[in-house]
Amino acid sequence: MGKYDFTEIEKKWQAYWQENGTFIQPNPDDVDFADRPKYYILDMFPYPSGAGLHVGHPEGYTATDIVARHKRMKGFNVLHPMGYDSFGLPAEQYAVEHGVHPRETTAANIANIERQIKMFGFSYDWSRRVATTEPDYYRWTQWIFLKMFNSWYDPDADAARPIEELIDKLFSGALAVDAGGNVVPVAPYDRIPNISLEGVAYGQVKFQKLALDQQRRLIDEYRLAYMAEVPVNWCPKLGTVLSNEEVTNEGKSDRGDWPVYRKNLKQWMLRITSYSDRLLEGLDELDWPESIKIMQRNWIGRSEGADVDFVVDGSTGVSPVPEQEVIRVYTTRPDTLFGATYMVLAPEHPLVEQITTDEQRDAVDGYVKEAAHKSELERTTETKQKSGVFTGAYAINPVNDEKIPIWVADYVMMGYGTGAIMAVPAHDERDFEFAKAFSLPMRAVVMPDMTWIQQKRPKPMPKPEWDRDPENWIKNYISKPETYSIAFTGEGTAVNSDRYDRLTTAEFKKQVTEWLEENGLGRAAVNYKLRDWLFSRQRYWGEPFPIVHCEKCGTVALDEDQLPLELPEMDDFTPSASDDPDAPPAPPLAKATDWINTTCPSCGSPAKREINTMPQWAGSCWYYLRFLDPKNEKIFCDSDVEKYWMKPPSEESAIRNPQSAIGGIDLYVGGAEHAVLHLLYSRFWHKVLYDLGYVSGPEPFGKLFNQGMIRSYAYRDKRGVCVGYEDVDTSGDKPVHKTTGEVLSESIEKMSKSLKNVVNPDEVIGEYGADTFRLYEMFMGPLEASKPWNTRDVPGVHRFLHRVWRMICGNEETQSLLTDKVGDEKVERALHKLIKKAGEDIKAMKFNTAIAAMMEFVNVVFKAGAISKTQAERFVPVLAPFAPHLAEELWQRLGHDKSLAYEPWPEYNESLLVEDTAELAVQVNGKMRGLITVPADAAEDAIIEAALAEPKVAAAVEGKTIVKKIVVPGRLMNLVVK
RNA sequence: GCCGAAGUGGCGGAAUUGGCAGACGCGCAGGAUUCAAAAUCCUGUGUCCGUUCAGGACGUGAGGGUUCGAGUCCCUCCUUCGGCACCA
Repeated sequence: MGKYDFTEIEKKWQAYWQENGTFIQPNPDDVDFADRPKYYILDMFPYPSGAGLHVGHPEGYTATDIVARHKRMKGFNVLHPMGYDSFGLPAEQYAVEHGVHPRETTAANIANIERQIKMFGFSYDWSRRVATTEPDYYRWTQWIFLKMFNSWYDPDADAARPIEELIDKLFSGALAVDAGGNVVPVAPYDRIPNISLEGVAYGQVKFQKLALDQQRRLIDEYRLAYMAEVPVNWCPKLGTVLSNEEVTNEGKSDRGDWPVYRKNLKQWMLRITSYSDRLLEGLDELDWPESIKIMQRNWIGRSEGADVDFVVDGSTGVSPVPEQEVIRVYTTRPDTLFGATYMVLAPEHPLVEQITTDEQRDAVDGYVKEAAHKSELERTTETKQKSGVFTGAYAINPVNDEKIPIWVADYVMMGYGTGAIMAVPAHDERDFEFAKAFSLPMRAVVMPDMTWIQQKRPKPMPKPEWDRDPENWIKNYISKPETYSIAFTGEGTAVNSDRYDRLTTAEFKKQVTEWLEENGLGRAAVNYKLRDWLFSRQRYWGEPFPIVHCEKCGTVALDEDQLPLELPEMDDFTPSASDDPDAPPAPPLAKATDWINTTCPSCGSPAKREINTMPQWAGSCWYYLRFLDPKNEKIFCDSDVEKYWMKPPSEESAIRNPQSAIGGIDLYVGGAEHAVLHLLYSRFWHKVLYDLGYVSGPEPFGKLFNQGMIRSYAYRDKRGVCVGYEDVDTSGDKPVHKTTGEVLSESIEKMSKSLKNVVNPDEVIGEYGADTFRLYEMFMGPLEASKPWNTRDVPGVHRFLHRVWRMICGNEETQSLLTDKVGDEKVERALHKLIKKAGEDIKAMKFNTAIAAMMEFVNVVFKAGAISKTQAERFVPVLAPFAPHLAEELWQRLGHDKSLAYEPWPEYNESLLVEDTAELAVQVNGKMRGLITVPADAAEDAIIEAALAEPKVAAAVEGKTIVKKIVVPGRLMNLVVK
């Protein structure tokens, strides 16, 4: 019958699937669509890098392929697509260095990576393939951007609405504009103190009274996509802004090691912060790993507290420009207001300039300038030593009218809260350190519990004889918290707080917040760590913004019918480099003069195109929607098609199928490296589309699964130099260098070129075949766990596939075990057990134990020496999701002329799984003393009798009284004796 | 520092609700087949004590606890990995 020729078999069936379109899944509006339950299963699509696939990619892809194939056999319409996230810096960098257009590099990389993916025989519907760099695709990325540009976040509706609604409301007078100097409508989420002090009722201006360009600017500030001057990591030498991830700890660029500066630049922003609460609350409904949810919650970083206004001393507090007179701070601990002994402004705070006294001006200016040249990372890395400068100005603490000094220090960030804090050194670690460094006073206002005092109190106390009486500990803490080595940051009862003394922290917070509100000095406030999304890059290889800047009309959107706005043809992709940190940014697109100069879609006068491009995340924010309807030229995705694949189930069907109550993608698999950014950005875009009525559910990914990282062994010699596998001999006790014989150190590390521990899937497939590769990666361990690749283990699963082959087909030396006779009963029983176990394990994504179960079954067959045809015909479909090529071949050799991809998953009979006898472990005082075999339905007395008949059990019980008998049916029994 | 995950043979890893620790595979040892090797097949394989057959003790990162019974639950600690990091 021939041997298991995996190379031939895999080639044959991959060609078959392709020719027959086996895995093409029709949409509801297609003629050959069959109405069945749906299952949308998605992989995080890859970036087509020049290095191709590494072994981590096929891990997730194999897992989803197993589930997809299983679901097809269970009668689902399965949507299982694949595509490419192909915009990005490496292709552009390559273009700069080699003069090859990024489009060509990308096309070549896609071709290579697709060849690799296809080697594995995944059951993707390739007719739905997309790449984010195709104009047909990014046309719709631009289209969604325009939707954001043309929307605002309506706090009343708590949803994104068309910008026309805001304009209507302004013109109708439902909303107005305050006279703070800025164009700010009456909206709850501003930080400008428009009700800050009594007697300052700023008159509101009717929108119509504003000048035309003021009206326009006001509207622009409320769009979901807006331009703002924000601090960025600016690298003049690279000519681009960098994300924090692209900046090293030394404040240099990751690429090229050039200096990076903090700089305010006008950039595109997306108003993701408006969705903070919804992004947070939505998490509760999702079937995601709890750890990922926690990471997103931390990233959003919601905290509750109060905004409190401090008046700058010497100012009246009444002014037409109030923010110059009042410092608003955010605190989560308004209960510590009486402990505020100084204030701190961030160096970038607009008030610094205003309040600094002449004596302090030089020092403050110098400090602010220095801080500007530090990167965010630098500032946060230097945690050891606090720095700061006194402004010379004072503020009045609203609760006790105390005059406290105002400092500038870079431990306060402009980006969080209000960029200003009240410092309570006794109860905040950072303030404590700062106060110690600059000898600022402290006041204890929260009384810690006695355990804390006992453990942390200074030893010896200022007067050693005090230490005898704990009363003195308390007195000492209340009067001298600075004698402690750390701050007490927990909750407790109030002291030194006037009328609030003895209140608990929680009660104090409540009461003081109410008091602040009544007196117009502050109010309850919520804060988030989440920032609006910096959405522009100074690069070529990204989606161009469909935006034109017109001198008359300002920022103007292209009409939808002008999309896609394609990238201009260029030869030189180098951004203008400079050594001068103040040189203005000049992105590559600045050189495409023909392309830049255009006419304004609104007024027709000459205008210029936006020359920034979108960041790499843009295309991946919505690709799962394009897969639904990839060829649609009218809309990004037909609404009926979207409903079929994504709509949350009705309540009734949610009960039947609780796994996807929230709707969206039924299973999304990928690495945990996207735990926050990609998954948060996508959820944000999806919610915008949901608000605007383009998608039917609030969340894109109903169920998420994170695969663990595959790492591998790395070898280093004594000097710490990495040694590649071809030079390592691992056959002995310790790994040694093949040529020098030197003993090498072994560690498990992330695969990387520099560690010389990268495993190439092409080689493994060449030697053992795709089915073996798939099986090995699934057999390594739990999908979610990180685990080391060990090529030495691969032959194990390969051997198993050979055994399966011999079992059904035999080979030159051995007969097949296939028989015409009625199947062996033990084999039959084992088969039913396998069908049950494999089905359950696939559902639970426990593929390693499913494979172990198949191995056990095959071992049973070999022991029995025979398998009937009907048994083989039920085993092969179980194998099929895991090793589809081999399974198809065996299926054909069993006499079938069609692919088994849509054969029903075999049934099992529960009654066959129940044994009539049970083997029970017998314990005496919890120690194993023997095994007995009893009828499955044996009574307790009979079991105990049988147990006592066991010599070893009898010996252990000998001469003692049985005080307790425990029988766990089908498992064990325990005799407690004395 | 904070948050999260995880520590089980020589290795990767199994182990419903607490119920026979080490399934399955690798490696290793012995044997069969072979002129020989590869491949394949069979047997054994947690550690220690015990002369064989027995048999016994110990054993899931460390220490304590709950329980008839703990890899699994609780407390304290250690180590590794992942994320965040002056977030007021």
